[in-house]
Amino acid sequence: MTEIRQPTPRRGTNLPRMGDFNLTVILEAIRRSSGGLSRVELAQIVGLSPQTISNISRRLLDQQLIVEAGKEGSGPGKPRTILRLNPAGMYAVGVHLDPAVITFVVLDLLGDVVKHSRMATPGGDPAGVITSIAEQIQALVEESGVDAAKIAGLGVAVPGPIDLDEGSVVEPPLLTRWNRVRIREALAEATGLETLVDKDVTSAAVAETWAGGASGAGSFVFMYMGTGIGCGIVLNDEVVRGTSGNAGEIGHIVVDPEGPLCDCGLSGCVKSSCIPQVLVAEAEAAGVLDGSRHGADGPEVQERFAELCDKADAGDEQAIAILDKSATLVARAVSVVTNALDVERVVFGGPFWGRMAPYFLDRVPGLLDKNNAARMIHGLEVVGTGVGEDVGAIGAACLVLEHMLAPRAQRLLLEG
Amino acid sequence: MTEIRQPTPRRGTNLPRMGDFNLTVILEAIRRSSGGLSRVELAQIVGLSPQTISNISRRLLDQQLIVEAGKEGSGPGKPRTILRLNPAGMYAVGVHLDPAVITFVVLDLLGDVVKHSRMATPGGDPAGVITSIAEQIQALVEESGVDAAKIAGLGVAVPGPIDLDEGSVVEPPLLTRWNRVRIREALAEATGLETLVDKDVTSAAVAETWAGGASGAGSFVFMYMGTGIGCGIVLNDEVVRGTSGNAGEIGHIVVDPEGPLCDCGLSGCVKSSCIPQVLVAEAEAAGVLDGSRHGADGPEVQERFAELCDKADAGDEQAIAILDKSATLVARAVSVVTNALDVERVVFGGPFWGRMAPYFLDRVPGLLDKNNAARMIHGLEVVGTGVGEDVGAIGAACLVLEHMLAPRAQRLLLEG
DNA sequence: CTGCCGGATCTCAGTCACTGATGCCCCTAG
DNA sequence: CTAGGGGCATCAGTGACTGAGATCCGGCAG
Repeated sequence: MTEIRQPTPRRGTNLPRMGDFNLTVILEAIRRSSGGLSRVELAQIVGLSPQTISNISRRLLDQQLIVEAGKEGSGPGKPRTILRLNPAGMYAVGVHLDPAVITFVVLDLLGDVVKHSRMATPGGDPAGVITSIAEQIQALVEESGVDAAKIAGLGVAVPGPIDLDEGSVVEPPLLTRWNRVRIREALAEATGLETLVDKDVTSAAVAETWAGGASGAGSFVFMYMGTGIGCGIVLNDEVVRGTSGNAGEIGHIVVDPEGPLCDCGLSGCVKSSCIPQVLVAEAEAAGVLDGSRHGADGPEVQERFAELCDKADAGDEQAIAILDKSATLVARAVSVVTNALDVERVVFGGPFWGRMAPYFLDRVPGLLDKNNAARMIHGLEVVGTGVGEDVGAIGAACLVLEHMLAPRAQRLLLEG
Repeated sequence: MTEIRQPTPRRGTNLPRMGDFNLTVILEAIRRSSGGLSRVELAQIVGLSPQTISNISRRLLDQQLIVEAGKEGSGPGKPRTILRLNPAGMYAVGVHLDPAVITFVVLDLLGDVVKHSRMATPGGDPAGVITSIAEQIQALVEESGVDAAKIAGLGVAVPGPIDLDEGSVVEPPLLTRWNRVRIREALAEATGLETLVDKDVTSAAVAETWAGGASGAGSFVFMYMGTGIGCGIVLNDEVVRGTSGNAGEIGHIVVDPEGPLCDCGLSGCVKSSCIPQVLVAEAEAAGVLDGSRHGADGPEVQERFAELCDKADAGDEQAIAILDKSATLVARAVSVVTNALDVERVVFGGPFWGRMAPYFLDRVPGLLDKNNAARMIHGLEVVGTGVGEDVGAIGAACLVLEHMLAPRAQRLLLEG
């Protein structure tokens, strides 16, 4: 029920805040190291004195967030004690409420999936669906066998415009019955867990920072390839949510001046020319896919898109052309964002990413580099996420971990 | 000579950092209040105890950054002592190196211009120009009569791609001889002042946060209408510089699918369809302006653009149509940025802004609202900057003030 | 004119996180 | 087996924030 958003008159900080912040800094350093870190190494990395590191390590050990994992001795002297994250130190539950499917995960402190499940999104009354979700969470937690007391909270990733104050979605195109339903409150009550709601693309970006390894550090844009295309933005290791939590809307960037007319009045927006549904329709129009079976609901599109990719993989030139073109168009949209924000990396992911990856990774890097306004100063890395298809739900769970354990500047400031 | 950029492995914080940070927080609160603040009010706003406020106030008074300015007694009890910024407590020098003109300002702590001057940008050797700039700064400071010891530093705003490490511009389209000239080092040595270099659009955004009053708070995009169009980005009171300081490049956002072909290969980019030079050319083509006098250098374009606006002001329908259309196109570009970042405000400014303001303010707000993805959650304020035409140079000076006195999260972290 | 009262600010310890110096512990090398 | 070196803990010490109480200042009633 805690608020994600940031208050504007900037507030001061004090001693306890500082201590908590340093704790998260150290935890983050350990988390981002591949094989654990010794106290001396930590002192060097975070710039605090060895004594402080020792004290904070003790607190972390007491809280069971880290464990001492063996020693590493090279040369003379006492070998270093390696500190590692304790996977079982904390868990979080994530739910991705997508128009087509609801995904559930239980994540451990490392960001690894302990247990996951899915269900088709019921079309019925939201209140009923919320009850089902709560039951499903209950069941999942029990099956996973994790200590319920160690579950820090529940994260919920939802599409489209959200209202952070209400913890609700606002007029989502494909979840019309959910308009302004107070999901956060309802699920907090139904599950008894502290609950956070955020956009799916933002959640995906948070997943990358938490569970994505090296590609989740620094400043990057996460391109979420789902039913729609959106992006999550991370600058200097902190996710950008925007004033109301709605950052990342890029559906109306024009990428194809000769493209189809969009409902916004312009031609060739991302939304009208590169989302999977449009690609499938193009393929049908071109005769690559059988056009007789229609149906624009989520799973249907995913299935047909997979068919399109199968054909392309098998060498069908028209299919390849469609995917190549979409890569070109998406690259243009990405360029707009990367040039505006000057990030160092673009991470692709989302449910449709897996199949399109080879086509995109072949073309996008070159196109981005060509359009990179800071080309002479630094390159632009392009990678696919290591988090996988469930990045929405995993990100939802990571919202909780991020909120509790990430060294956000916000954590230092006194609250209102 | 200090580095603006942020190191990536996040570092811890300690006691002295905390004290300095709180000092800047209090200074910022006083700065943002209209008529000064008492100690009790400060305690409420920043969340620190009255005692801490007292201690920090004393430090600020010792440093002469603030002054006690009268008392405010209403009702019984000891009247509150009002604390106000001391304009003479600190000064900064700003230089805007534009392809057409170099602008100089001396700013006081309030962000008010103490003295300013200009010169046409000499075409010669950069080394010689740097000497002239240093002389000009010297002269300006002497004429202004401010205490040289109170000058905190020199800010330099430059166009186009920059290299923050070098403190140089990289292949700027209109300052070709300045490619990779180490401006920061050269000017620091020539003037003896601590020097910061940043992009002009970023500087303009910083000017807005420092000298722009209420419209410089929170999250906003500063649209800089100059020879080119770029934007400065401020999120939660902190300016976004990007990985290499090159954030804000929006020249290749497609805003007019039927527009002219751009060198990037697409049609109707911002750069090819709404910059003043293009509008002037359009006006010439349409016969609104006399097309015989050509010349694409800076002052020439500004003059011809002023003519175009004169005609529009006088009721020339073709001229009005050209300006209206450009407002529509720019609004589309702004929408792309505001939707991606979910800011609460758009601030327009820059050398060309004054003349176009009425046409833009008439159309842009409506268009932005229509395209606002978060329309149902919050509105989008559109304002013209209060900083004026010299926003580039003023922003350059504000870079120094911001670097020394703004409560940036970065200030808390230990350095490498 | 004087005393009372309320509110703002200051004084004085007290607490707590980080730091520096010192010493113990553990391992490798000779 | 011993010397030596590096890792880590212990013990004061510093300094920023906090809480309680004292002090100061002006208005108001008598």
